[in-house]
Amino acid sequence: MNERPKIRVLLIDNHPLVLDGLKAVLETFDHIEVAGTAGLAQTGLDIARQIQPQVVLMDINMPKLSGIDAIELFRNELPQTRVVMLSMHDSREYISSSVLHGAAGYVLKDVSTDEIVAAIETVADGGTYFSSGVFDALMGERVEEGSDPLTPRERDILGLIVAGRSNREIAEALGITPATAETHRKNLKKKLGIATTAGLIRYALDHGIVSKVG
Amino acid sequence: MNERPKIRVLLIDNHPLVLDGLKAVLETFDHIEVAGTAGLAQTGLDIARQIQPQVVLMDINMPKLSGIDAIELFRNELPQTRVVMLSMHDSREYISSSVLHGAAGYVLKDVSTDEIVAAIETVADGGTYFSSGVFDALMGERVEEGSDPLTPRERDILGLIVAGRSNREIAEALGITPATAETHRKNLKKKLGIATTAGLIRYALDHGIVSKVG
DNA sequence: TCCGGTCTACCCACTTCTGGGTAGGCCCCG
DNA sequence: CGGGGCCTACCCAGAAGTGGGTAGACCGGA
Repeated sequence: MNERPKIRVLLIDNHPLVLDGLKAVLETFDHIEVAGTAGLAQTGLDIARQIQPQVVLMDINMPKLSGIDAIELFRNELPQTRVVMLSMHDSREYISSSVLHGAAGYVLKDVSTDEIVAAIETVADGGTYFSSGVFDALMGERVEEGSDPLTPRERDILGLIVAGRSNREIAEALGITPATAETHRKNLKKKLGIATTAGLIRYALDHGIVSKVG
Repeated sequence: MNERPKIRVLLIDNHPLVLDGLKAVLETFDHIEVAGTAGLAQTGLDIARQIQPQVVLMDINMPKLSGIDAIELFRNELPQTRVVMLSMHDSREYISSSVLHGAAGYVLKDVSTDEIVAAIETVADGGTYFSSGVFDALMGERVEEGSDPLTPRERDILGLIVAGRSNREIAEALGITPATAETHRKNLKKKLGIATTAGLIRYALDHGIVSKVG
């Protein structure tokens, strides 16, 4: 196990507990080095510039800059670094978004530590790693639709929907008419294939489009 | 630090990652012994009967038996054992529910490891420990209302609301009339002080009343 | 230049939710 | 046996969302 150099890993998660825990667990493995940790995607990016990790383990649901959006930033600035997403949920859109944005792996948080180590090893070797259920979700996704990410405006609307605002309130907040807010809402539903407002909210919360504390 | 015997701790969390991480972190402290871990409240209870831990660190958001409901079971069966709740969120109802059900502490997951250790030490000594923000929430709560937890039926309704069902669909699913479903929905809102359906959904997701994978 | 995507805006009919009520039956606890 | 909580059910009027359109303006890429 120790014939090769350590894999340098950067951990990004907005829960210090998860961060400390992951760090403690991963450091029990000889071939893995936790080179840094960060609580926000943005600070993670800053740290990554300095420490040049081989692998970034990043939570997908974070306030401010979401993990999904951060993937591209990492790939642009640190093309050598491979990003593995950590997520509580196996939702289809979420997974395919990660893949489309360039994640090298996607691991559910409820898997064993061994699997996370396996994911780190695999992507460090240039491969990709996806939790079991994740792969199925991806396949199912690919055949049915092209997984269209939302437009910026649609994210605005979605955020306000989650906040419990009505079309009228959304319109006021964004300086548009209620009719337009309604159109955006309709487009969101059609695009995501979600029929209900409840579904939209769950989508948004699951996908880190809005922070729950908002 | 080592003049006193180790504090025996049982960890309960449905995320193996958190479990392993917490265990690894806590075991770096000489005076704490992680005597067992469990992924479900029910199995945690079974294990606790055998190992008789002094302190139980339990996640509040778990499938099947929620952490909140489990507090009472612990207190009934293992009165010597003190329960500290771990939670992602500082919501008022959640916190006061924990306290009312007999939790000896309430720690937010986004605190430092040191604070968790402090919580364990404090409750092991017979005290109570609450994260900073938690105390404020409790005080604010106490003056305004008695923090009524939901009735079983209301949880049913809330689960279906989160699933995106309309009042009519909820009625069909539960074998009641739409009018009754509507009444429950109204009572939920009134009881929780939440005006919008979106708010109800966020409450449900935050409080583990429904599992997000449902 | 034309096409496609985005953002804006409106029309319509229909359904659903909202927020006030009231109320009866049931069961448990004091 | 009374009170209170829970579950059930209904009334009403107004507000809001739904789902189907159409359409103009802008902008960037082929």
